[in-house]
Amino acid sequence: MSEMVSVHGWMEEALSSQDEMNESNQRESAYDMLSGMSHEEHGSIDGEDDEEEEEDGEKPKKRGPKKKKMTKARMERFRVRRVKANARERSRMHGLNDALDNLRRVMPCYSKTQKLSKIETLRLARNYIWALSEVLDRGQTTEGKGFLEMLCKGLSQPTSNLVAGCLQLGPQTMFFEKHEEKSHLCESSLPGHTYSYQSPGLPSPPYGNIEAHHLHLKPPTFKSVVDSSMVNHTLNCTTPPYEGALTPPLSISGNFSLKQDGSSDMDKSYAFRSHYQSLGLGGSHGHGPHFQTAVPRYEIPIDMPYETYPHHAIFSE
DNA sequence: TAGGCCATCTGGTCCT
DNA sequence: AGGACCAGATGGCCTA
Repeated sequence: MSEMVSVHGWMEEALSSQDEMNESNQRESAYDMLSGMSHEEHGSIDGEDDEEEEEDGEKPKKRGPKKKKMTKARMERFRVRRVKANARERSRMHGLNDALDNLRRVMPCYSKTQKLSKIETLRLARNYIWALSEVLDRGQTTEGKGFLEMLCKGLSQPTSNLVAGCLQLGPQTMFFEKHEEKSHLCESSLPGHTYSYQSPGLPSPPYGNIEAHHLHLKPPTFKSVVDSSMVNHTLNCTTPPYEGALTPPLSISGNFSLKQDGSSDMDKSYAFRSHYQSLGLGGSHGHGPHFQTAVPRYEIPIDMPYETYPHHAIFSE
């Protein structure tokens, strides 16, 4: 990073000196930019035209708009503009990454040491919304493989294992159809459990397995709002909870709100269910308020290839 | 060493 | 003119 920042003086260096060629790569970009200029522009630079004046009496040899000569002053302005644009772009991307980080923190699993990639974060987020919508609309349980399969739809194998591990479903619910090829099964290592889940989707990036103590389980993330001590006691989560502003994880029709009084139903047997209920979202079995989403429902066959998802139809309408 | 992921630079396009 | 946004290019880092 610092090296890249130091490159911000690329043009200055490119224009003033040509030593320190160990940074030739970044430096090249400056020269590339110069090389991208018109011949006229290069010509004026080589000519050491110090004047702001853009007309020196030469007759244009071609038709069309005449290109301004690249005087030193123009070069300087160009450089300043480019440096500022780079800084803005960096800042913009940092903001984007911050937002992505916030998204990671409200995902069903969160690990500071085993961050989901950008693309996996977005996929999981989409699946998460989808799965929660199913819970609300159809009373589908958050327990069991159905919910997990929705979450893991199209995710890479390691990410699927990460999610499966985070859900802490018992092995009896985690071993899916026996006909699934063992060769495609991958294991995540949580103490006391070995989870295996075959993701139906994409190739597996080299994430590797994860340690349970590296995980920040999603349910504690929200429990921590109410009772963090219980979280540490019951789930032994060592990763500090998300301290930023909590965004209601689901607001499909805009009529959901986070409970303000901190009341909770922490005696529920399943963290996810209590998560919903503590948010006033109702449980998975029809308890609590019933919400009617304004989102049109689209069936997505569980075996539908990820690539063929009706992406625009699912959540964007 | 190849592949995945990422940060950054860059130029183009659109908008104000 | 300048900023926001975008996509392509590039190089670094990491892991299998």
